[in-house]
Amino acid sequence: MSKSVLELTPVETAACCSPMIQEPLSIDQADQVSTLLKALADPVRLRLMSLVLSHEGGEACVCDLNDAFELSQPTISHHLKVLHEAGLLEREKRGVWVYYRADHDALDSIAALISPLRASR
Amino acid sequence: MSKSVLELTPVETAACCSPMIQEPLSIDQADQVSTLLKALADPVRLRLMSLVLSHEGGEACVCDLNDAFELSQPTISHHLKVLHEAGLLEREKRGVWVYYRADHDALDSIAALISPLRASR
DNA sequence: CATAGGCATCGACAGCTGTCAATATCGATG
DNA sequence: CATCGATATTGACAGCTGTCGATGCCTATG
Repeated sequence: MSKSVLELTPVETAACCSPMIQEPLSIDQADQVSTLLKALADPVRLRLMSLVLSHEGGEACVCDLNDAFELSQPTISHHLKVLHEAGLLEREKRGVWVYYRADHDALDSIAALISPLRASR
Repeated sequence: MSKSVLELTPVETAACCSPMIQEPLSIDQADQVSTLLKALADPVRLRLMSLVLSHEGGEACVCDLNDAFELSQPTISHHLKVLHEAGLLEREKRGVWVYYRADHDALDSIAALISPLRASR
C-alpha cells in the first residue's frame, strides 16, 4: 500500500474541495476511509501515532512505546499491529529491536479527506 | 459543544505543526479526539456526513438520507444519533421533518489534528 | 549451544457495536 | 379527535474489540 488509498479526480484535488463536500462518498471510498479511521480511532493508537511522529528521527522502538503506557506488552503489540495492517505504520527490525515509523501516504489519504472541511464556512 | 474540542497552544497552531508532530498527545487529548474519530470511523456514518455536507444548503432531511441506504430506518436513525451526540451533526426539527447539518467546530477539531500531517516530509 | 531478553502470537473473556422488528412519540391533517 | 406519516426509542442478538496471561520465536551474547 504505497499509493494513496483514496483516488481523487482533478476536481476533487482542487484546493477548496473534498469528496465529502463536492459530492457524496462512494460506498468503496467510504469503506476504504473508514478502515483507516477505525485504526486511528482509539486513544492508545492515537498516542502511539503521536509518539512515533514526535520522536526524534520520526521513528520509535517498541521498547520506548511500551514504557509510555500502563498496558501489557501484548496489548501494545496488538495496537501496533492494527496500525501496521491499516498501513499507518511501517515496521523495521534492526537487531533485537523493532522500529516503527509513520507511513505518510496513508496519513495523506486521511488528510486529503478531512483537511478541506476545515476552511468551509 | 460550540467550542473546538481540542485546545491548541500558540505553537501548535503554527502552520507547520500539529500536536501529533510537535509533541505526543496527552491522554485527555487522545480521549477527546478518539471520541470524534470513533463517531466518524464507520462507512455508513462517513456517507451520511458526506451526504449532508454535499447536499444543497448544507443540510439534509432524514427522509432523503434513509433513501440513500439499504438499511432499516432505525439503523439510520441510530447512526445519526451517534454523529449528533459526538457533536458532528446538528439537528433541527421543522414541521414533520428533521434536518441535519454539519457542526464545523467539531470538524475543525479533527482537521486541526490531521491536516498538518499532510505536508510533513 | 544454553540462556536471556525483545517482541509477536494465541486463547480467553468481558464489553461494545451494528443491525433489525416492534413500538412509541409527535406534529399535521381531515 | 382519529388517523397517518416521519423519526426516535427499545430490546434483542450476533459479531467485533480491547485487554490480559501464557507461550513461542528470534537474536545477541556468554
